[in-house]
Amino acid sequence: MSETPIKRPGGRSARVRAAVLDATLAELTGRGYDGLTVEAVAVRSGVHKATLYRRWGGVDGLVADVLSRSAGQPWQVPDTGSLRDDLRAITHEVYAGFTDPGHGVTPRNVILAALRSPQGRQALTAFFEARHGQAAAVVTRSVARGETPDGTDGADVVRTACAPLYYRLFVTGEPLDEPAAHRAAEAALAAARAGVFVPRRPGREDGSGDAR
Amino acid sequence: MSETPIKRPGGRSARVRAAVLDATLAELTGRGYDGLTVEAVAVRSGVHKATLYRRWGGVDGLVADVLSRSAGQPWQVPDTGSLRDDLRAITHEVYAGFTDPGHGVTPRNVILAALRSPQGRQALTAFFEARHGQAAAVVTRSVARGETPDGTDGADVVRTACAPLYYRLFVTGEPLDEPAAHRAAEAALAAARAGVFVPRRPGREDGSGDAR
DNA sequence: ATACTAATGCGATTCGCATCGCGTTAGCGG
DNA sequence: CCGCTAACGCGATGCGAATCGCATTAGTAT
Repeated sequence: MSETPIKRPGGRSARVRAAVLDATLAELTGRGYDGLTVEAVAVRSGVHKATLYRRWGGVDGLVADVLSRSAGQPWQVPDTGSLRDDLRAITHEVYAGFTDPGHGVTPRNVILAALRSPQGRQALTAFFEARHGQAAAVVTRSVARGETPDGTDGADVVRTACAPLYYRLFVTGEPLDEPAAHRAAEAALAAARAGVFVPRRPGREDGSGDAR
Repeated sequence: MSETPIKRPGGRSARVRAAVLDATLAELTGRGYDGLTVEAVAVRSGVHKATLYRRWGGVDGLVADVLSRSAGQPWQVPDTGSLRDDLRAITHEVYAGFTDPGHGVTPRNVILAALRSPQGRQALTAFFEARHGQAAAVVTRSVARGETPDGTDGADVVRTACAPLYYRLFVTGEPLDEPAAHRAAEAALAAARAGVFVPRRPGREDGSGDAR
């Protein structure tokens, strides 16, 4: 979609792309998301400026393509045997990915850069759609085990678990720590058990009754 | 903080600020968050370009100050008598604020513009801190009514209710509709009832037990 | 009222990113 | 092995944002 159809994928174009995207990531790591410049990427990658503008259109396209490449690489969905631990593993992974010094500030800067343009946000949408789709499996398995109400929307459970983390990280700017990540997983779990994510079911749709 | 200390608030500076911030909002409404330009704001507001650079430093400062002004204006926290309806009112208000044609795309563009710079995000943090602090009152009242476990962290309940909306709107780019907003409120409610937001309490911290 | 000075108005200049036309290289088909 | 052309390299140019020094206006104090 954001990918220009390459008619000669034979070696060079692929090499150029890899070099450029790696350089983009490196720049994003070093100078941050607002210091990202086409010229800097050109210098670092050894690819000429004009080529970058031709193939990617500008900084936005570079960031979007970085995300596309990330979305392509598959991802290991946790499978611990219980929904609670699966959700905790997911939120912990998100937490670690954005706070561990190992990864550095790179993932954060990639997202921040993507948020700056419609093109980047479109790539973000695709990225999260892929992730949510895969992660929903933890709910599917939980339903199969009888842990969770039938018909629970798996993607929605995952969304609810992850949303507070991204909300803190990218919207409110509040600090994100491990307890907060755990609480988010617990909240999604409690809501899933209560049947909040079962569509159409009148269920506990109403009533001020005690759910505890 | 982002506010240059004005030593002569007597009329003119205030008028200039109002005109500039209004013009910024108008530009944000019209050309969108990435078309926002200091020059355009200068022309529209009738204030000279150099003044804008001097007092606000650039586009980032303008957006930040718009948010500061918004954060200043107080806000009516719902008080329906039940936590469920209060939370629903809050999420519905967020939903409506970003999707109603009445408000237009302005609020969305303000947030998007603020996300683009550290300065803007700092203003966002302050904005949400104020909002969350006020909104936490709905939980305080609910605890007083005995509806919700003692010691529940009100701000965290509100965060959990709002997070999925902002997550969809600004991170994943998924569509936001009324059912989704209601589900977010229900999820936060279920989690609050389950005692997820009570710190320190061992409570239901463990166990695969039934919470329904 | 009248100095005083903070705040703004004004235009020129600088600076850096984006874009263009043309020459060169390298992957592809025969 | 040899043409063919897509893809890239290269430098020049255009364009708009950001910044500067100085002139002018308008609050403020006395």
